[in-house]
Amino acid sequence: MTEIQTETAPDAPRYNFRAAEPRWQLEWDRHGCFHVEDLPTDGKPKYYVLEMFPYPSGKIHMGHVRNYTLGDVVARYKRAQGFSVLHPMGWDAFGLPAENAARERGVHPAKWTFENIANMRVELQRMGLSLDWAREFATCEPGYYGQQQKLFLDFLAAGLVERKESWVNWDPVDGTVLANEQVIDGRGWRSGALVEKKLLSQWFFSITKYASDLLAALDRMDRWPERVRTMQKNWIGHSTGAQLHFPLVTPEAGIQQIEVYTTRPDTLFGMSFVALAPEHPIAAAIAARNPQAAAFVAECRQLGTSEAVIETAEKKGFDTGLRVAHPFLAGKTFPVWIANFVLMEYGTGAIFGCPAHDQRDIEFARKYGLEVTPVVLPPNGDPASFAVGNDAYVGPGTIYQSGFLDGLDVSEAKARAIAELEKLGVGRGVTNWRLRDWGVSRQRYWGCPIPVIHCPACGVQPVPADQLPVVLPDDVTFDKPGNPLDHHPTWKHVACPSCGAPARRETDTCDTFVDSSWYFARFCSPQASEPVNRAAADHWLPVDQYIGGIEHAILHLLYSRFFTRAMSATGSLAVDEPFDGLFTQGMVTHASFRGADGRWLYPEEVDIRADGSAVHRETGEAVTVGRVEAMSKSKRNTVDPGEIIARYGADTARWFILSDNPPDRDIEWTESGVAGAYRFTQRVYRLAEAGVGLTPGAEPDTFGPPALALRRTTHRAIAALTEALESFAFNVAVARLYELANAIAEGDRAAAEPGMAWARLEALSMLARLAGPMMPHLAEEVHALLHPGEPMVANLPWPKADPALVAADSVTIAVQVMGKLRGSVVVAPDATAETVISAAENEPNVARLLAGKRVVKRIHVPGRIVNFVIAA
RNA sequence: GCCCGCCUGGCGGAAUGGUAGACGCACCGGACUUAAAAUCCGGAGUCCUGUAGGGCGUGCCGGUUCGAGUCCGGCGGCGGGCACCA
Repeated sequence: MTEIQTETAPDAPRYNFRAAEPRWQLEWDRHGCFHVEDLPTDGKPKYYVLEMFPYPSGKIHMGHVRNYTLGDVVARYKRAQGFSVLHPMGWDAFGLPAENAARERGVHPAKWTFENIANMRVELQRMGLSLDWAREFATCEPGYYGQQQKLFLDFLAAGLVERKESWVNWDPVDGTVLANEQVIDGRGWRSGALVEKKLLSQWFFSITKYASDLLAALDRMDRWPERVRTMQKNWIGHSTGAQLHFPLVTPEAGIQQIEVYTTRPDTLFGMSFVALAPEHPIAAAIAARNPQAAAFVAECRQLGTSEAVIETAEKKGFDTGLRVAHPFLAGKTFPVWIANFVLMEYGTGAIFGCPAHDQRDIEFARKYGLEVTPVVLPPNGDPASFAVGNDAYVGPGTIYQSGFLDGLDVSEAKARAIAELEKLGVGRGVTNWRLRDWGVSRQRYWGCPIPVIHCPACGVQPVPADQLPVVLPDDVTFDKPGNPLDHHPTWKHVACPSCGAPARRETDTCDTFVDSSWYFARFCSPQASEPVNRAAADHWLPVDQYIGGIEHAILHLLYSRFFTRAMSATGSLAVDEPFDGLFTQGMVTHASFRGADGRWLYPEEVDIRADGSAVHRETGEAVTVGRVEAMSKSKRNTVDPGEIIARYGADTARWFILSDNPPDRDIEWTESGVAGAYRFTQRVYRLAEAGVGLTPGAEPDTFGPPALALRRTTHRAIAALTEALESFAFNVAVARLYELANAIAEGDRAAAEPGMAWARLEALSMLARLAGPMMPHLAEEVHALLHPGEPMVANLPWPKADPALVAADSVTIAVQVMGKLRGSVVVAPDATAETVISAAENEPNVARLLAGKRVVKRIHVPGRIVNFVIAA
C-alpha cells in the first residue's frame, strides 16, 4: 500500500488530519463538550447512548471501530438535537484470556489487563469519540466488583440465588474445568485428554423465576430488532404439553416408573420406545450393574456439555432391556433405551419416541430397527398408503390409528390425550420452559469473588457488609492447573462470620457475563458507594440506544434483562428493561490470503495486481485469494485500526465504515474503499477552501435557477440526513452527502449566477454540520474555515430544512401498460387524477400501444404511477 | 442437529407493494500535464438493435396482485447463536 502524501502542495492544498484531529479532540475536551453530571440540572431531555464495552484484549479491532463509530454518530446527532447525552466507556476486564496469558507467559492477569486497557484507551481516543471519559471504569477494579458482590448478597437475601449441582467439562489430566471453547474434538485443548462430564455443586441465579415476565415483555420492546426478540422467545422456550409416567414392567433399583415430558401427547399411539438421558437416574442404576451400559454412559460423557456437539453427534443408543407399559394400549410394552441425544437439562430427562413424527426419533428408530407407526395423516393423505421413510412428518393433519383420538386434528388430539391421561391418573397437562437457571460459578482466578463463606457448623454465610469487597489476592501462582484461589496458602481460610470457627471462603468466581449484566447501570454514577445511586439511575435509565454485535442477541442481553429485574426487586433500580432501543451491527470481514505453502498471510504482505491476481509483496510468489470472512487472528485477515487511523485519519476510517453498507450487515473492509473515503475528506476540504470569502450576508431576494437548485439539494439533504440518522441508514446518509458535495461542485462552476454565493455558503455550512456526527474533525475544520470565531459544530444545534425547498415542484409519473413501463410524464405535484391519466394517455409511446385497444382499468397512484390494463 | 438471519450490475449497496440499480468502489473515455500522479468533466445492468424501440434481469422454483427486490409457500447457498469465548 502506498503512503498517501499529506504535505500541502502549493497548487493543491490539502486537509492535514494529522494536525487537525488531535487539535479538535483537545478543543472538545477543553470545553467539556461530552461531559454530563450524574444528576443534570440543565433541564434538557436525557438520552443514554451505549455501545457494548470492549474486552481489553490488547488492541482495538475493526469491530470496535464499527461499534463505537455507530454509537458516536447517534450520540453526536442526539446532542445536536438538544438532548443531554450520556455516552460512557469502560472495560469488560475479567475473563479467560488474562489467565491464559498468565499461564503461557507468566505475566500477572492484572498487569496484562491494565496495560491492554492503557493501550486501547489511547486508540479509542484517537477515534475522536464523543465520550465522557470521566465515567470510565474496569470491571476488574474492586470499586466495581465490590459493588457487584453487594448485588450478589442482595440477590441471595431475596431468594434469587441458589446452590445446585450441574455438569461441567472436566479435564481429568489437568484437573481443571474447561470452557466449551477449550474442548476441541472431545479433548482438552492443553492436555489432549478425553474430556469428561463432572457434577459440581455451584451457584445459580434464579433467572427461571422471571421466565414468564422476560417472555411477555418482549412483545412490548418495539425498538428491538424482531429477530432478536424471536431468538429470545425461542431461547426461553415456553411450551405446553403433558407430563406422564410409563410404569416399568420390572422395577429398576426401586424405581417403578419413568416420568416423561412431551409436547406431542397427540402422537402417543405412535410410540415406539422410551429414551433416557445418559445422566438419568435409571441410566445410572443400570450402568451400576451392567458394564456395557456403563461403557455407553461413559462414552456419552465424553461428548462434553455443549449442546451443539451433542445434537450433531451421530445418534447412538443402548437398549437397557427394560420395558414400559403404555397408558392407552393395554398389554403392549415398549423398550427403554439410553440415548446420547436426550438432554437431562430439558423436561424430565426422558422422552417417549414417536419416530413417524419426530426427526430425531426417526433417525434413531431407523438406525436400531425400531417400530415406526404413523398416527398423523397429512391433509389429503391416504391412510392405506401413507408411510414415513427417513423423514418424519411434523406438519398438521388428522389423527388415525389412535383409538379414541382418531379423526381429531393435532391440537384437538393434544387436549383430548391430556384429558385422558388426567382421567387415568397417569399424567397431566403442564407448561414447560427451556430456559435454565444461570450457573455463575467459575473455578477461576480472574473474576469477581463470590462473597460467601462456608462454615462446617453454620453452612453458607454471606460475607458481612463491612468486610466487602472481597478482594482478589495479588500473590497467586499459575504454575499448576486448577483454580489459583483454591491453591492460595491463606486466602480461603477465614473465620465464620456467624460462629467464629475456622471456615472456608468460597473460591469460585463469577461468570464474566455477570460483570456485563449491570455495567450500564453503574455508568450512571460510577463513583457511588453503593452499586448505583438511585436518583442517577432513575434519571438516566433505561439506555435509550444500545449498540453491539448480534452474537450477543441471547445470552448477554437476556442476563442483563434478568439483572435489571433482580436489581429492581432488591431496590437498586426502578426499571425492568435495561435497553429501550437495541441495534445489532454486522461483523467486519476481509478477504483472506494463503501463500504457496498454505500458510495464511496478512493483507499487508499481499499485492493485488490489476487483473485481480495476488502475489506476495516480497517473494513475488502467487497468493491464493480465499473467501471473505470475519476478521480473525487465525486467518490473519485482520486490518489494524491503529495503522489505518495513522495513515488516513480517524474521519476516513469512520466514514468508510459508515458508508460501505447498512450497519446491521457484515461489512467487507477493502483498501480501495478506504482510499475512496480518504479522497472524499480531501474533496470536502477543497470545496470548503473554494468557499472561503463567501460572506454570510442577508438572504438575497432572488435566486437564479442554478442557485435555487443548489438550495433545494441542500435542504433535501438536511431532511434526508435527519431521516437516515434516525433510522440507522448511515450508508444512505453518506450517499446524500456525496450528492450534496456533487451539487456544490456544480454550483462552483456556476458561481456568477444570481444568489449563488449565498447558496454555496449555505450548502457548504450544512455539509459540514450534517457530516459532523460522522466526520467530526473535518466538520469542525471546515466550519471554522467558513465561520471563524463561531461556536464549534459539536455545540451547534441540528439544522432544520425549509419545507418549501424540500417539496418537489414537479413529479415524474411512470406510465405502465399491463404492468410494463412504457413511458413517463412530468406533472405538477398536485395534479388531479384526470390530468395525470390524460397526460399519460397522450404520451406518444403509450398512445401507440393503447391505439385500438380497449382499456378496462386505469390505475393511478398519486405521485407514483399510472397503469393501463387493456382487454385481452 | 435445533433456533434466527442474509442473498440485487464486475464489487458494496439504493428502492412507503408503484420508473430496479441512487450513491460509492473498480473500469472506460475526455480535459489539464512534456509525461505521470492528483484533480476536474463524462459514460456504463445485460442482450437484440439505428443513442427510436424491444427482450431478459433482484439466489432457484411456484403463488397472490393491475403491478413483487419488497408479501406467501417450498428449495439452495452463506452467516450468527446453542447456556464456561467475549
